[in-house]
Amino acid sequence: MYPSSSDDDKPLARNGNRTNGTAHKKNGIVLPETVSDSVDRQMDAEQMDIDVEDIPLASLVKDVSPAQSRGKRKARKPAIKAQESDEEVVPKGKRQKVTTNGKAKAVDDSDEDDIPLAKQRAAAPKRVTKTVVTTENYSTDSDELMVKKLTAEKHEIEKKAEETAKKLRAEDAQKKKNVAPAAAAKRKIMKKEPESDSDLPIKAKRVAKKTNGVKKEESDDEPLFKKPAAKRAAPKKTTASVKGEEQKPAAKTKGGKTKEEESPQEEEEGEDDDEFKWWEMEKNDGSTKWKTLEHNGVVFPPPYEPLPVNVKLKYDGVPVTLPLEAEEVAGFFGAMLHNSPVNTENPRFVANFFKDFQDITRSKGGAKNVAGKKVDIKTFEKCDFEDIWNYYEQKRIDKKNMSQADKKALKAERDSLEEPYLYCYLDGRKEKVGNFRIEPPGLFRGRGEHPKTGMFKTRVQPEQVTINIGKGAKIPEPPEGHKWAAVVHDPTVTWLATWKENINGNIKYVMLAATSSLKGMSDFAKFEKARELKKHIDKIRKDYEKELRDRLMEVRQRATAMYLIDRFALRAGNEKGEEEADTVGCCSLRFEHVTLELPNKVTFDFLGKDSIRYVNTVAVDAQVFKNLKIFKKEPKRDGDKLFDRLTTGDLNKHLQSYMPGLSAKVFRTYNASWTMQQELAKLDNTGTVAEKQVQYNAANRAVAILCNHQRSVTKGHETSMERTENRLKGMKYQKMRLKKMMLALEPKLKKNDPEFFAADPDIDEEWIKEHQEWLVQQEREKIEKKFKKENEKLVAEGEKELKASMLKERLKESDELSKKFKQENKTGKVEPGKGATVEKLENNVKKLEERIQALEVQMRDKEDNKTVALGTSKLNYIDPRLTVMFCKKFDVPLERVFPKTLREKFKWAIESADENWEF
DNA sequence: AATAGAACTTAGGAAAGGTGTT
DNA sequence: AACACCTTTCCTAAGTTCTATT
Repeated sequence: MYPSSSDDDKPLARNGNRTNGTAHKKNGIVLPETVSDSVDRQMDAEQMDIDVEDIPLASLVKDVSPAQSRGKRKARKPAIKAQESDEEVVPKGKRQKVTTNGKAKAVDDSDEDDIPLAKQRAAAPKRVTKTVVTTENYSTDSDELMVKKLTAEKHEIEKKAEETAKKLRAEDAQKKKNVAPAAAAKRKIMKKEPESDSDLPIKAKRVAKKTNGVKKEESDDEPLFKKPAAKRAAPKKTTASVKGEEQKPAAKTKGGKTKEEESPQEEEEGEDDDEFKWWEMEKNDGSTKWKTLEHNGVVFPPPYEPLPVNVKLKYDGVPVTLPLEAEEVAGFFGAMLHNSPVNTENPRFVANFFKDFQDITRSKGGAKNVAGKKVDIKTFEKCDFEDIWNYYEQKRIDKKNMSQADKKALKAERDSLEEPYLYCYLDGRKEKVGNFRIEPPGLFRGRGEHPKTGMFKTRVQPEQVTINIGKGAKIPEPPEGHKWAAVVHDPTVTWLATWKENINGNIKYVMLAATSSLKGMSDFAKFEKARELKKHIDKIRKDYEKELRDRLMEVRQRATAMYLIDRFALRAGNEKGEEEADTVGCCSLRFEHVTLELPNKVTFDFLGKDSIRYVNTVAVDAQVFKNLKIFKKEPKRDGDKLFDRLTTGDLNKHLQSYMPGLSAKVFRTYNASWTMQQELAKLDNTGTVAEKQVQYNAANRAVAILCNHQRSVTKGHETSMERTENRLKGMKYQKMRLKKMMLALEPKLKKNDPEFFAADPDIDEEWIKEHQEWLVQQEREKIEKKFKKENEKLVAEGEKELKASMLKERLKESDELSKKFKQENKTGKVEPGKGATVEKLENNVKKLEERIQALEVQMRDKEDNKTVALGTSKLNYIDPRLTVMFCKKFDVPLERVFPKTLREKFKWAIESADENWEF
């Protein structure tokens, strides 16, 4: 935007983009170009050679302590150091900031930062992986319960249903075929693609691009498509295609026609008719993503619905009327008031919201009281959103309480409205569109300490939306009275529509769904690339081991970063701007994020993507330890970059030299899938399906931990845990009673095996008493309920109710129980039931024992899993063919581990991997 | 060479949906 | 039939990477 040399603090970028004077170099202290021998030796001296063997990939040593007492995370970006004295140094606390409207103002950011930071520290420890050295795997999983519940019987039913459905579909398809053989024909054509237009896309691109990002619809200079495409009749379907599936626009039949050869034998049956098995075809070179593209555009959110006149914001106790635009913004805040404390209680969120709210209120005419007099809204503290909150909360409740039928009707209405947008036709194939809904306005929910969190995310107008569509295809109608920003025909990209969001200026896209062939292909390519890395990894590792000792600082830093990325699955770590949350990855690690402890322990503690904290203590290679020490040496301090001579670009460029397409993120995919394979390889085909599923999840968890995929503890976790704990104790209590019964029958048993009859330390007397009372109470309730039911029945049959005295009589039974317990407590003996034998009792004890153990494992598992998110790795990192392999090899139904959407997304994997597949 | 832009993948939380229980 | 609890899907923010521009 501006010359990189003299961009000190003054340039006030015309575009209103970030203008911070520090935008150029933020490395802070930069280490010398080479590592001198003396430095090397010095480090060696301080650190007598320790030889640490390779540590396992998914390092087992994990965080020891949160290390949160450490220095201020704040110092960040001391960027402008006194050293560069020729530069007009901006006083630290008073730097230029520019608001989105381009108005610059001095901001005292030391103040601004300090307050929230204190808070942050208090809030941060949320979800820290607390781990100790751990090598074991857990043998069970929280899913167990769920699993058990899915009885085999039910499964049968499910399966049958699915089969029938499939058959029906197939039949349906068959019919369709007969009616419209064109579809089938066209499908075949896809097989091979015109060779000769490989040069086309590039040209197309050039034409299409230019004019910074928004490509204008080319008039008729240079047709993008050489041939027929342009001529196709505009598809009629758009409005007509209410029952979507069937009608294929006539257009696409022509799409690739020209070739009439068919290979009839590849007609697949049994499968869904329209299956496009791209994974069985030759690879496309990827330079162009489609030849023809038809779709119906996007769905805009409904217009704002004003609040009822009696629902108002109160300012200083007085209800005020706001301009509609401002009311909407107030409504966003009010609606989340008690719902989303992470936001509404975050000072930064509040401040940003309030600023935008004030601005819009003022610019739209200001707030007025009932008398119509202007009210100046000055402070947030005087704003009372309760009424607004109540209004929206009530709405939510009402919605929830709607009758089943009404809910259904509502959904049907919505569905039919959206139906035209669900699918598009790409190269004539029907493909699912992903996010066709334009993002609604709201308050920006930036995560962590995002500087802009809480700002007003404005409504997107059609005038901001650019449509990408095949040339000749019918252009979707913009909403009445509006027009599109532009309509382009760019076959080199996959998006159907795009717009720019107002908060960060980020570009948003409407793209195809994960189940689409486009996404599937690139997903497939991603995993293939990771597998390709296998062939190079040895060399790469050998090289960086060597380069860890390189004299050139850049090389040494690069090697060290590669080590970290390879071993600990760190992200690349691009530079981030002043206006984004302060999070880091490998290359952007700073001084304060890494602490060293002799002989070779390294503790990472930083906020990564999504401001998720990464805490991990690991043992590293001696040379790595030494290097980190060098990178942290002397003038460096908090806020300085560790890898001051390395950028993600440098790193990726280097990686490219090993293998085309290799970049830092590939290591994450590679390591995740590799780890999964290793974990699965440990399993043998024993146990029930449920047990195997649990093992699978344990393997999955190992990967999730490697990747630091966390989740917040769910609301109910604590109570649910306590409840289970209680249940467990109850079982232990019953076990104890059983044992006492045994003794009652055969007192001398105790001598033979005193341990067996020893008291259980987990349940103390007090608890037992409480529990007994609870049991008695349960008994009472049961009796009462039964009584009530009987009465109801009697009344219904026109007979007389039972007397209350009858109930009393029955309740005596519970009194008996109470008495019995008391007796037991006193004597320490438990009367066995009739017919009990020592053997039977012992057997019961054993059974209970098993149940107890299962529950305990399950609990431990749940506890350990409470902060680990398995889904992310399953969805993005673990090659799905590993899962398919696992299921086939161990006879685990795939549905057990892949929910429907994953089965759809990974169809390519499901159909291409067998029980012997290897990553 | 640096930086901005563009396009796409990855991510956690919220909402929705399903299921067993009462 | 309402609930509580858990899983799945939706939403959109937040990364990475590659390309275009200055």
